[in-house]
Amino acid sequence: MNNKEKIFNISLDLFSKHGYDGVSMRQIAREVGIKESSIYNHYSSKQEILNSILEYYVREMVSDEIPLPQASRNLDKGFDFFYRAGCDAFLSKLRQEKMMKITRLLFIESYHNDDVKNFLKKSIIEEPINGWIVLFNMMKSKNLIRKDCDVVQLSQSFFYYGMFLLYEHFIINYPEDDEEFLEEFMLKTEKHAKTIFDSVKTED
Amino acid sequence: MNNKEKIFNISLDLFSKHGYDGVSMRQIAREVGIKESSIYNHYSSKQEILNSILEYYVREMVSDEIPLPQASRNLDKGFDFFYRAGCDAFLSKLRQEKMMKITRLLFIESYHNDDVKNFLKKSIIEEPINGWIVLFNMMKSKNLIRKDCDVVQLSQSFFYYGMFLLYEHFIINYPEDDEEFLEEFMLKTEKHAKTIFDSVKTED
DNA sequence: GTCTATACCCAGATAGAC
DNA sequence: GTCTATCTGGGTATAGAC
Repeated sequence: MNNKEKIFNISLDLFSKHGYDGVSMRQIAREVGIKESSIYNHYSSKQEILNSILEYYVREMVSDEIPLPQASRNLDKGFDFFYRAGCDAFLSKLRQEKMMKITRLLFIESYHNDDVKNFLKKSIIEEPINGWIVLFNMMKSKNLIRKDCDVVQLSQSFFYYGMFLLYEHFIINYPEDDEEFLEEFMLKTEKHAKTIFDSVKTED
Repeated sequence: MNNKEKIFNISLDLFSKHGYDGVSMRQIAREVGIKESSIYNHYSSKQEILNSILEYYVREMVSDEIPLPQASRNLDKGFDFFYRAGCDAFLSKLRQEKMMKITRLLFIESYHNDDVKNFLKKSIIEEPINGWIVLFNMMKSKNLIRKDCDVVQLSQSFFYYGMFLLYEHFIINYPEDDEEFLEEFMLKTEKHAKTIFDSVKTED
């Protein structure tokens, strides 16, 4: 691992622990084992280190989406199968150590960094919500859920629960075991999804 | 308004906008219209200003709970009435400008201030969740919901949705109109509550 | 209770030798 | 690419005059 990578990894580690403002260039330099001034050969500023971290997250997240036709086929195999497949795809991204650290960083920095805030808003909230709206509409057309139910509210009701579990883990319960959380996350959101699904499913 | 109150209010205003670390004693002094050193006649440190803000929040929040017998009577008048009464009690506390500002501050500071974190965990999450568990059990004994449903999961499924709405408003969508949000909050959580309720209610 | 003055520390960043 | 040395500016807090 060269020094640029070291700076990246150590910065990420410290930022995710203490927040961006809570970490100094001196601290980063000390842990990397070089002088502060040497950092500036690799990154032009502290902000640029953060930017490169966010870019990394975006790059990793765009991959691995489940395509819609696949989702449709999964749905035909039953709700349980469908849900687990979707959840697995999501968790496989999140499960990587760097991604967990960056996710915490997103929650920490979103209140005063507009780039982070907008990223969280669009890519972590709005886009998935829209994805779920599509999926609930699909369930409607397959006659799995009632025609009169509100898919937008349903998507939010489902999705926001999971979002707060993430916030709770990454902020309120930090630092607790990540792996254990991910197990629990899967179980809890599945139960929650069933609760939501039960309230609108058609009689069979 | 004396200078001590001015320091309190201006600190709260700035902290809730920029976070604790994002505000300096110089800034506070400037806005109050005195010198930094004069602040120390009223508060022994910056941290003590924050503490006094948190104490204020706790003092305001302990009042105004709906007592259990009242909740039980409300429930007999139908789910809608019951839910609105509870929601009104909660929103009447939150509606005050200072309380809104402190709520944002709680979300901002919880990641690196253990006092804030523990307060959020116990008083804002655990205690309300336990309250809802009691209420769902009450619904069970009144035969409004099925005997076999999981009241703990139900309470979480209901409550965490609202919590994320708060996070979304105070952090992600900040600064947007508070009054408008509170209206929307009431409508959305009511719809959500009905979704949850519908999935477990007894046939009538 | 407020002021001026200042102590002291730590931040991000740059210049220039090697 | 890394170093030493340094600049500049900001932070919290205190001493002592009025």
